[in-house]
Amino acid sequence: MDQYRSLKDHVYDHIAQAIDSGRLSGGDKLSEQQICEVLNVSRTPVREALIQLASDGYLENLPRKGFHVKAMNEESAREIVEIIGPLDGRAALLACPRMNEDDRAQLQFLHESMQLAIAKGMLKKYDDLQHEFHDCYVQRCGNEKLIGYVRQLNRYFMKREYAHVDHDKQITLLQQANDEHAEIVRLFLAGDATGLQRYVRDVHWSIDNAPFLVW
Amino acid sequence: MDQYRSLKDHVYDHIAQAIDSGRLSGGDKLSEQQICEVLNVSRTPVREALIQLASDGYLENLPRKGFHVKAMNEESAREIVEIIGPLDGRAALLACPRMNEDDRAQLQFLHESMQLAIAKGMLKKYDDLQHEFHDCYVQRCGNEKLIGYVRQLNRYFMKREYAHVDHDKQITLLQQANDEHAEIVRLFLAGDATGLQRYVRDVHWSIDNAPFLVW
DNA sequence: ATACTGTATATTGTATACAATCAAGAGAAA
DNA sequence: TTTCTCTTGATTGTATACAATATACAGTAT
Repeated sequence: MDQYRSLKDHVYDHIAQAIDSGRLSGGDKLSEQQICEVLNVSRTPVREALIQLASDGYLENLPRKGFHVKAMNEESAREIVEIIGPLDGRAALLACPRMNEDDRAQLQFLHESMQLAIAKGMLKKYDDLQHEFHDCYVQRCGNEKLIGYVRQLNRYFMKREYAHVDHDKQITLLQQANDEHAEIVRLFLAGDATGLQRYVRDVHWSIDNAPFLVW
Repeated sequence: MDQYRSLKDHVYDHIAQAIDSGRLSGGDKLSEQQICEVLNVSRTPVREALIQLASDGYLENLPRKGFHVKAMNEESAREIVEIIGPLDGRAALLACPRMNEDDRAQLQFLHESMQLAIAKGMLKKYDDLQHEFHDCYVQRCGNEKLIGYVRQLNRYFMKREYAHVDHDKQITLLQQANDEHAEIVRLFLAGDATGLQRYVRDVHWSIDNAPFLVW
């Protein structure tokens, strides 16, 4: 019944979306005043939103120098890859016994859609589908905190650049990734929760062999 | 060089410490005005600190009803246990090749100190040492984001209650836990990073058999 | 031209003021 | 007594005002 959303929350959503959509990119400085003018609010809710965004990993706050969009670099990419495997694997383990028939059908559909996207060379489309694929089981893991962690870590993969990488090489990598998705689907259908956890954690998100990490 | 700390940061530390030390406990409401009076600052930095504390998992914010200390309950305890194993295990894996002789000696010392604490029935002391033990390798994992996650999750274990649980039973559980610590030390000394990860994740933080979870 | 210095402007951090909502209690009706 | 409504005070959410610091730039010296 309480549909109330504060101005702070509106500002938060506005900035978060601007970052997720790529309209703001790493290193960009956020002008408090400019946000005030665009959204027609005072600095108080704007600053409160910025502080929360910084705490949530969207921004970094240099004292007396303002807020900047957190930049993706070699190191933070490594940190994320080192963490996401265990978490995504655990999410799969927990989700496995909680999936219903529709969920499994959705997984299969997304896998085949990704195959189609690869065949057509639609890289961006593939990425979107991949996120849906992972979200599909993460959302079913029954652990809100885990969902939040995985979501936060995955944000970084939504802003990948393709331009500087050879197209054919990309296709090969995506095909390999989608072959792994096939195995993940198989394990979900078989209901093999522990095998699933191990595969997602140690193979799909392998630290050593991380085809996803092409920046 | 830039030692500047804003009032917001001071307020943050003050409240965080009050919660960590147990002076504030789950469900307690925080009065903005009272904090202002105690710390002699205006509401602006206080509110900014509260928002950040909420974003960091210390507090929850009911719209128009203020900030409350997040209460530990059955569900959030389960959520934490489901997450901490994979993360602590990964931290151990990453830390293993980065440990030096002093670190390993420190681990052994802490393990033996815990054994002493058990023998003397010093439960609180044991808990403190246990945190030092885990911190000892987590701090060496070389992944700031992971360190932050594990630290946040571990906070919840610092506020355990012992009163309502049989003392002998407690001792038995702690002895079992410390036997596991012995194995962890052994694996660190052997430099078996992958075995370490598996043991910490699947045995020490086992979901099914979680002796730590006595609230 | 380059480096330095001082001043003007812009931005951040904090305090205060105002508006909207909530909580508690007094008094009236059942 | 219980329940309802109304009012009053307290609390939260937002706007504005002020203070401290940082940035940009003009002018000067080297």
